[in-house]
Amino acid sequence: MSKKDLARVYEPREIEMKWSQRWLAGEGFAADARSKKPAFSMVIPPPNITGSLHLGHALNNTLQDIMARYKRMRGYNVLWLPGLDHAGIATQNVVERQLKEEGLTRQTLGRERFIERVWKWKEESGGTILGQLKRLGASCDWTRLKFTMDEGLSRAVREVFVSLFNEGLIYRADYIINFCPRCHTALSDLEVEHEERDSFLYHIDYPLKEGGGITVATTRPETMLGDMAVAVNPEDDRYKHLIGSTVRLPLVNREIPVIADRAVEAAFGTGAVKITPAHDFNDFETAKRHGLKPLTVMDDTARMNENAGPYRGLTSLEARERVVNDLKEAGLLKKEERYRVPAGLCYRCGTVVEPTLSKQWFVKVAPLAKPAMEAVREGRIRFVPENWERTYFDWMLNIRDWCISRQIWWGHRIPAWHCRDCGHITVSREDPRGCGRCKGGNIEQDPDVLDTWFSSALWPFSTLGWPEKTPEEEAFYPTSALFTSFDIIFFWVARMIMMGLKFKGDVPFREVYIHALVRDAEGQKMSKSKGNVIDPVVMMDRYGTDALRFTLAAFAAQGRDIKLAEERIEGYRNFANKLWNLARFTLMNIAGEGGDEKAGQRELTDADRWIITRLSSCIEEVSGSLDRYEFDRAANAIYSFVWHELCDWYVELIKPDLRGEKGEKRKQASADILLGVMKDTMRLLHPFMPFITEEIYSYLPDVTPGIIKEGFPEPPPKYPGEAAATTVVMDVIRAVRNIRTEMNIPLSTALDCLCFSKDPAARRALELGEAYVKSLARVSVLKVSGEGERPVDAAFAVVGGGGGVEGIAGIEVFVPLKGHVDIAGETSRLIRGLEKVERELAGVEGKLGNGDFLNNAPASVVEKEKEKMASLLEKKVKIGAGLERIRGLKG
RNA sequence: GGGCGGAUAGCUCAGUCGGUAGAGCACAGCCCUUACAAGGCUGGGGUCACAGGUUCGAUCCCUGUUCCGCCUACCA
Repeated sequence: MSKKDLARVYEPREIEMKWSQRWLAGEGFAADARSKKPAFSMVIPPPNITGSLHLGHALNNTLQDIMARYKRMRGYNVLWLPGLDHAGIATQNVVERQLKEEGLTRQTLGRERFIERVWKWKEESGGTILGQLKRLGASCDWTRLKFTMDEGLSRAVREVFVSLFNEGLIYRADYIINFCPRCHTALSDLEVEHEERDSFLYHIDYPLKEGGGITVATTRPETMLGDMAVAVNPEDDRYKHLIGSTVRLPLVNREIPVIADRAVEAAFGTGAVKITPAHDFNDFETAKRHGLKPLTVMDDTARMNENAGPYRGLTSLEARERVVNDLKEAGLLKKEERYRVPAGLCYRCGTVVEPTLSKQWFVKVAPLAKPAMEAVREGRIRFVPENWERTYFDWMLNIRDWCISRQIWWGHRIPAWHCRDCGHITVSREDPRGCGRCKGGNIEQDPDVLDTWFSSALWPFSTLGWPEKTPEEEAFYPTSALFTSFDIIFFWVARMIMMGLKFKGDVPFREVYIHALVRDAEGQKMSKSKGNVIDPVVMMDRYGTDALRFTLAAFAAQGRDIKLAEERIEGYRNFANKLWNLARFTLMNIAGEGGDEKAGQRELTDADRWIITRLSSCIEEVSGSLDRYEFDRAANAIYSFVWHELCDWYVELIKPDLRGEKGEKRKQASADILLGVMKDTMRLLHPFMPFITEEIYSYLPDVTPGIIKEGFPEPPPKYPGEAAATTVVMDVIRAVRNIRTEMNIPLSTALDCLCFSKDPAARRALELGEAYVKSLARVSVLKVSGEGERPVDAAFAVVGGGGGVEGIAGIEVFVPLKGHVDIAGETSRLIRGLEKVERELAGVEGKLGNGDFLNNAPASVVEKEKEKMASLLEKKVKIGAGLERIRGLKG
């Protein structure tokens, strides 16, 4: 027996824990910055320290891991660098929530103690996702784990900020920004999600000082308190005469002008728009065009401020209610029209954001965007699939300045100091002792921190040690590939490209693979509130990590979202089980009875040559697909090879050989081939299913331990002729099986089988494959002839030829039934077959009868059609003869 | 409004030089054949959304239409 036996049942849990521990204890995943091997490097999209593994992470990291393991096996010096993101707003929210439970706030704690508290939380429970990634099998170089708030990475942030500031690419300005009243901070445009909601379009009469009035339409009546003008289109005949007149703003009795602006659509609403520069993005722009001063009516807690007069202290919703009521009472509310309004929501907490005028820090993006677009246009960065380039260009072309200051405490504090005496702002790499201008010591650091994405943008080089010069940077920058999903192309990918080009003078990665978003079986986004979340950790518990990984890979078709249902994972768990049993079978049959593996002495059968040929194609397909990021194709190629070729056919074919029916030598040879195929298959599959393949591999004899260190299999030479011969045997087996089923003949009844073929190659194939036919079709006597008397009392089929195997003519297969032929059943079976042949024949004849086809189609296509017609005709004649015989039997 | 993607078997999807379609799951029948019932064997199932065009020939290329997603945008 084999050196060890595998457990009877496939139990992923234990196996996974075992290998996970061994891998992490070993050095297998560590990259070597001084290696002479070609480098392949990736930086992980750093998950939040607050996060836990969801399917998006699972997919993202499974694909990266497949690539990392594949490249390692192909001989690359692989760096897959892991890390975490400090997630400013999200993390601050978590800790603030904790404080609240203790009856504390960050303000009562003070900035310093609050930050200490966040660090403490980070050490204790931040980054649970790292353990989950390890469980997923992620073969990161864990010795190089980085965090965006690490000292080195923070230095990179500071270096970049100061450089950009000195170049004038970072500036501070009063500008309208999105403010989240719950998170109490400014957000960038990208951090706002848009959603339509049911609301009203309010039509409000604004009285004119000169008498009469003008009706404006608005979705946000409460902001009228900050109106600085009413705008109409200059071409609008209804209002032309009012341009330049004065409106007396209701409720607050402020006088504002009527102005003309082309941006106003005469056709919408009443054609008159109220202009609230401090609380609406468009109005802000309009006001700038007309030199109007903004008036803020909300404070930084999003409550109405002193400028809102009697409404002071109200939230915007409360204010809206009161304003609408008051307008009604004053008889100024003309109409409330049902209307879908776009709402901006904070991407972190979903609260409706308030556009507010405020003083913030910005990055001037246009000068950075230009080279970033060129890099993609010139192909120095390639998007896969490439249609995402268009999305990237669209955004980069219309890019707006990036608001980078956040009014929170957790993050990289802005390295700018305000002088209380002279007002000068000192921006410095080192903490300054005094004001850069008046040299006074009365300075205070800006209280804001930077957008988390600001540090993420530096990730591909800050993690490699920049701004220090390091061997890592030398060896691994630019990184080879970045794996991410499309929803963060703007947030992250674009910004990394800009920063990489700016500060490293080279692209941050050569290829960007954009993978799918995982949705539920109905195509809905998974979300906790919908309750349709599939938890990858639960799936790993239930079906094993390998099954989850394989499922994700098999569904990762480019350009399409993944709709995932639990049954899929179960299906691939079954595949893992199939593999397990294949391994058990292999081990049972590669008896250690002095099996010599001298390849030269092995005599290969057609079946051996067939499986080797199929394996070879499979290896080519898998490596080719992986090189093109076609994970689904690669996974499916292995699946169908293992299940439908190796298990369904090869293992069944060689069972008689393994039983020793053809002698000891053949038995050994078959076992050797099977073992060889198994070894290659495990290595081929390893990137996808690392645990089970590592386990099985460790049981195979004569392997160096650690499949991880093995190379990726090379495709062996193919044997097309012998492979074709084997498919002839398979066709005959299938034909007999079909007859057996349709004639309702139990397996226990042995059958005879007679095959006629004019083709010597076909006859030879069947003679060599006699044992296979006998074994798999349960045939006791197989006779193969070129010509002769066709049996009358038999079921009949024609196989081969036709669209089947090239160069091998049709084979007539007879199963004598000794008076038990079900004449009706057999007749209808043959007629069905005949009809099918005739249908195909009609198509082919149509083509060949068409002069245009013969003249215009390429010769090879015409030739192919002619061959097809010949074999179909042959088949038709043979089936026709079979029908005649049956009819004769009847009479 | 602009952009991108999708529409192929009951479901989920392949189909990368144009030559009348494949897989998995589900379904039906038979089978505990000593690797595996998380299995085996056999089978049924399709106007490739619709309408035009190019072509000898279109699921594939072009145009338009319908429906469905997503991204993006200053009709308040």
